[in-house]
Order: sequence, then C-alpha cells, then structure tokens
Amino acid sequence: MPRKPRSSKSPMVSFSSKGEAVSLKQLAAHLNLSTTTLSLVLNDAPTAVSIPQETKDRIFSAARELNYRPNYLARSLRVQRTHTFGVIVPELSDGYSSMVLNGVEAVLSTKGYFYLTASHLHREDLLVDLPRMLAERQVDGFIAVDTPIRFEPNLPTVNVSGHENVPGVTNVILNHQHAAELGIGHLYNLGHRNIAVIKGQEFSSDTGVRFDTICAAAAKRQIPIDKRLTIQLSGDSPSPEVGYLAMKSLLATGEKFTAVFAFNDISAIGAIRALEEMGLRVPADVSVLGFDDIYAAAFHNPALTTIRQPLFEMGSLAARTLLERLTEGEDAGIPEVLSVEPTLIVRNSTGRVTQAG
Amino acid sequence: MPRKPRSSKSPMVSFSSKGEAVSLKQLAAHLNLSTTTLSLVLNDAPTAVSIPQETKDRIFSAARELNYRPNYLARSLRVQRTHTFGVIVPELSDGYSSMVLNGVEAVLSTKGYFYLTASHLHREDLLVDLPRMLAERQVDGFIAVDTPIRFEPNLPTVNVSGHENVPGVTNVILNHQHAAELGIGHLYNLGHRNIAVIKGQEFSSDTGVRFDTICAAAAKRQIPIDKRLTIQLSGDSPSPEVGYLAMKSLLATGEKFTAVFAFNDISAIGAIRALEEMGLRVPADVSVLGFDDIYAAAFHNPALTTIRQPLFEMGSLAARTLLERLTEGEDAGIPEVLSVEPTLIVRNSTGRVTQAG
DNA sequence: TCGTTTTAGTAAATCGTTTTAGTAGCATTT
DNA sequence: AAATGCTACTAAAACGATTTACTAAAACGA
Repeated sequence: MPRKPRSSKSPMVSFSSKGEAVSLKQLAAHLNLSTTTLSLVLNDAPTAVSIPQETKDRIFSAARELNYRPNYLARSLRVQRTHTFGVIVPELSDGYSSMVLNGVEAVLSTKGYFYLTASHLHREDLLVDLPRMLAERQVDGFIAVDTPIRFEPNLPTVNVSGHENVPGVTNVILNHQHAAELGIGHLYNLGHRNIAVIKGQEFSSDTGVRFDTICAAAAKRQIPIDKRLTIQLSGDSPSPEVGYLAMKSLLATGEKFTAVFAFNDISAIGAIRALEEMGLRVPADVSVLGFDDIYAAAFHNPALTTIRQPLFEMGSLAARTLLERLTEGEDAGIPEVLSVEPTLIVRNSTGRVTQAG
Repeated sequence: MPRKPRSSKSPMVSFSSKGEAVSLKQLAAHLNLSTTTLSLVLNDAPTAVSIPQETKDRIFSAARELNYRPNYLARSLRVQRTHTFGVIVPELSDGYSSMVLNGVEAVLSTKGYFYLTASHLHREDLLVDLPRMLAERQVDGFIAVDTPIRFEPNLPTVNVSGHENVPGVTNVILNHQHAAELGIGHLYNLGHRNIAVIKGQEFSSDTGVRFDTICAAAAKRQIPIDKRLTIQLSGDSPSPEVGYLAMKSLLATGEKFTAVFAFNDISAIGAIRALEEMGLRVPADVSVLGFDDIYAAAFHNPALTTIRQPLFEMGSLAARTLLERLTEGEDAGIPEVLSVEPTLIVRNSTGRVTQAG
C-alpha cells in the first residue's frame, strides 16, 4: 500500500546542503524509508545487521547531504539520559574552581558529556534551588566543588573538597593530615617556632580540617599553635584583600611570630602585602607559606612556597568517578572518599629563621 | 469512553512526599483531571481564567505534595526553546575567561537560563565540532569568548573580543584605540621614549588590533615603536611563563628600553620576573604596563599598573545582548559591534623615567 | 423557550527521537 | 506442502510536556 502523498516533498532536492536542520522524519520521507530503519542504521544498533550495506550507504549519504543533526533533546527524553552533568561551584573566578573545572572538562569532553555550571555564591537559597533547577533539566549527576550539600542527593553526586558525610555523595578530598605535616614540618625544619595561622572563611569546607590538622602537626612537634596567632579570613571576595586585612589585624595586636601558614595562596599574597607595608621582609623577617599552588603562586614576588593541591586531578577524578557510578550502576556500592596527595613546593617566600621572634 | 485501566494507580496515595519525580500525567491521574488543565493552571496560561480558584488550589497543593517537577527536556522539545546557551572559551583557567563567564552567569541566572561551557584549546577541529555539538543539544544561542568563528552562525551569536566581521555575530569589544592611548599616553607622560611591546600570541583575537593601536598611539607622539623592541608571546600556557620567556629573549638581544607595554597582566608578571632576574628593578629601571586588570594585578609585587578591561561587564553585556536578540527577534537588525571602555589603573609597576635608556 | 455565551474542562496532535513488537516475502527444511 | 528461518524492513508506542481545537453543561438574554 502506497503511503499517502507527503505534500510532494520526496522528489525535490529540497534543502540546500547548508540549510536548516532536517529531522529524522524528513530524512526518512526523502528516502522512502521509516524512521525506525534510519534510527537503527544511524545508531549502528545490533538489529541493523539485516539491513544491506547498500541501504545503509544510502542513509548515510542522505544524512550527510541533507545535513541531518539528531536532536539531543528528543533523544535524551526517550533514552532518559542527557549526558550532561550539573556542576555547582561557589564562584568562578577564584582560580580554584576553574582549575577543578578544567580537570572535569578534560575528562567529560572525551566522553561526549557536557556540563551546566552554576555558582551558589555561598547563598543558602541557591544551595537548595540550584540543584533542583539542574535536576529539572535532567542532568545525569552532580559535581559539587567546595560546596555544602543542602539537597537530597537523589542523583549520583561527587563533592570535591567535601567533608560532610552524606549518603550517596562521594567526597574527593586532599590528604589534609599529610598536607599539614608537610607545611608545619617545612617551617619547623627552618627553625620556626612561633607560627601564625590564617584560618579560612567559615563557609569554606576545608577550613575546619585544615586548621585542626595544622594544630595537630604543630602539637606533635611541641610547638602548639598559639590562639593569639590565629586569625580567620572574612568576606567572600576572591581577591587577596581578605588576606591583607586579616594580616593587618594580626599585626595590630603586636604579637610576635616568624612564620605564617596561610589558608591559601590568595590570602598568602594579601598577607605578604600587609607584612611588607609594615616594613617586614618576606622571607627575611617572616616566612609565608601558601596553599593550593595556583598559577599566580610561582610568579608572585617573592615566589610562593606552598602546599600544592592537585586541583586539575581532583576535577578529573571527580568526573571519572561520576561517570563510573553512572555506567557501572550503584549496586557495587559507591565510594565514600577518594583521597589525593598534596606536594610541598618550596620557593622563595619561606626561609630559615634568623633571630628569635 | 472510560480510559483503559491504568494498573490501578489512581486511588493509591502512592508516592512518598519526598519520593521520585512524578510526571504531569501521574499528577493528573491523581487529581482526576487532564494534563491539559494542569498545564494551563501551572503555567498560568491566559486560558486558565475559566478554571475556578478552588481547582487551581487543588492542583497547586497536589503538585507540592507529590513533589511535581516539570521535565525541562520535554518542555523544551515542545516549545522549541531550551533556555540554555552554549559558551565557547579558549580555556577556563586563564583568569580572563572566568571573569567574563562570571558576568555571563550573573545575567543568565536572573533569567532562568543556564549555559554549557566548552573549551576549544585553540584546536581547529574543536572550533568547528564544539558549536555543532552544542547546536545538537539545542542551545538557544552562542557566546564565544576570544574565539574565532569557524562555524555557520545559524544561531544568534555574540563574540566577546571578536574582531572578525561575521554576519549574524555581534562583537563585544574593548575600545582598543582608547586603551592604547591611555597606555602609551601614561608611559609618554612619565618620560618614556623607548618602549618595548609584548605582542599577544597569534591565536588571540586581540593581538592584531592591540598592537596596531599601540603603534598608532606611539607614532602620534613621534616615538614609533621600534621593531627590535617588539616581541611576541608563544605557547598557549595560561601561566606567566610565556611572558617570562618572551622578556628573556628580548633582554638577550641587548636592546635598550625604559618601559614595557605587555599584552596582558599575566605576561607582565612573567616579564617582571625576567627583568628582576637580570638585576633590573621595576619600576626604577624599567616600567611595566599590564593589560586586563585581573585579580592578581593589584596584589602583585610591585602592584601592576594596567589597562583595565571590564571583563565582567563584557560578559554580562554579551549575555544581555543575546537574550535581547532572542526575545526581540532579529527583525530590528542585529547589533554588529558593542564597545566598552578601558580604564587606566595606575599602581606601582610604572614610574618616571630616571636616566635616558 | 430558544439561542447564545460562559464555564470548566478534555482529546488528541505535536515536538523528534528510540524501541518494541511485528510483518510480508522469500528460501530452506522436513 | 506445511513449517521454519531469514531478510528487510515498518507501525505504533513510548518519553513528558504544551497547545489547538473541541464539548457538555450551566447561565443568561430576549
């Protein structure tokens, strides 16, 4: 039985080779085949073995000629998978998130995945709304970066630098104890005994462990961290200013110290600025130790000695883990914690202690 | 005619309040209403005036109770709009792109839009493949950042720092002439007459204009840029190293100069490192002028004098423009060029010339 | 009382795919 | 000659919304 005439589309060459998108249905009409056949052939489905090569070639060349582009929306709706992740970060331009994202993207791009980015800016409302909105867009999973989990993780989730123990969430974390050992050990070996510590902002998920492990490493060496030499960052600007202000206020107390263990490179840079403004040279008078090893660290003046976090690797590990959880299924149990190792990078912002503080 | 029995779903209270997603169909069955009615009410369609408030309330509260979440995929497929943009950048962690993205996101998040990010890494294949893949995912438009357009822009496109004249593409660009005037003017006023220039990498879209406008501004002041004092960045690392290497090789030539106009802050920082390694003080012996005003610029040592590009604003302008092109329709004609103004930020890396170079 | 309008909805088509369950025709067994 | 198996396909039902084009009943107007 002949199909009902399709408004005479078939014989026309119709679409210009560089024209608008043509749908599978149009392509099928053009070829006098069913969309079923086209779909099977184009996706190289197992069933397609019975389709003769000649037909396949016809389909392929027509697809090329009419510039057929599958509509991912329709496909995703049908197969219930979007090949898209939702990535939630505090902020984009802090140097930290973008390094992690780089690692995420390096992995995803090789697997045909894309990701939607959303910044929560430390706002509680966004911490619950963004995941919901991303879920409505049917992302296959979440990657959170330094972000508290304020949502029911009913989708596979990996949190980079997450310290909460949420069922269903895999945490990718630095070996903080090792990091503290490296940092305090380095300063200790240089002769420092009065070490100031710049704590992270309250909202940063690393703040707690970072400080605790540093205190433990110091106590272990009989040089407990003095409360009066501890100062906390405040304000959520991603600029060194927060470190600058923190150091200013520490200096104002008049307490003596020969070294500073900063929460991150950004605040270390700010702290150095404050120290130099007071006429203190780095590292001659005060050593400053950073954390993270962002690009700027190596080229700061003085070049920053720092504890390197492998941010790119943490991002790619997060992405690989999420992909695995998706393809392997969760039956095998989901990993709770994946740990990566820090490295001490010695540059010029730390030095041997000269006179007692 | 009664609908065929639906495996007895209707009377059960079924889904737990915090359960899996329920579809509109299920919600409708639960309420003994049609999906049509629900859709009209939930979307507050004009037709819904005839639905009594009582029914509306029933729908709203059931939606809340059963935790109804519209499936954006299905909706987008139907309405042919995804409220999603594709954003194409060279690389994420160069400090530049992420600032622009920040601006983009600030605007999009208030409008219910999301975006997919893709990095082309200056690879020709990705420059043509990524836009196609994003188009298959039915993005509503493109925002490109410092990216050559290697695709038929059959979707509304805005290019930040684009200098090609592609029909259908709106370019958001800095007023380069003004920028060059500010920079050269500043150095000239400080007494500099022998100014070295660090050109950008070949792949950067600003490289050409930046250099030409600088030369023009210098020529206008009778101090034409000497070819032997011009050096070009090479390599696509986003670290200051490229600037360091460039300055090293310039210094190796033995040519004399009292100031350097760098392509951007990153390369300025690298150049300063190279200069200081040679025992030249900045700014006492050589002034260094940066470009962009990334976060690190203010806290570098010495703090960078630089030409500020309003990157955040460029991103948000791009996003606003794209949204407008979408809602207004293209009938009114599309803007070809939107220009933003640079600012001179004077800090400590430039100073009055002391002895003739 | 008859015709019209309003009210309160609904059935079915649609978006562009994938996938399940066939089927018609031919060749090969038994 | 009936049964079986292959080959080369296809019809129709998903996926989960939106939207067009209705309709039955009630209210209203003359």
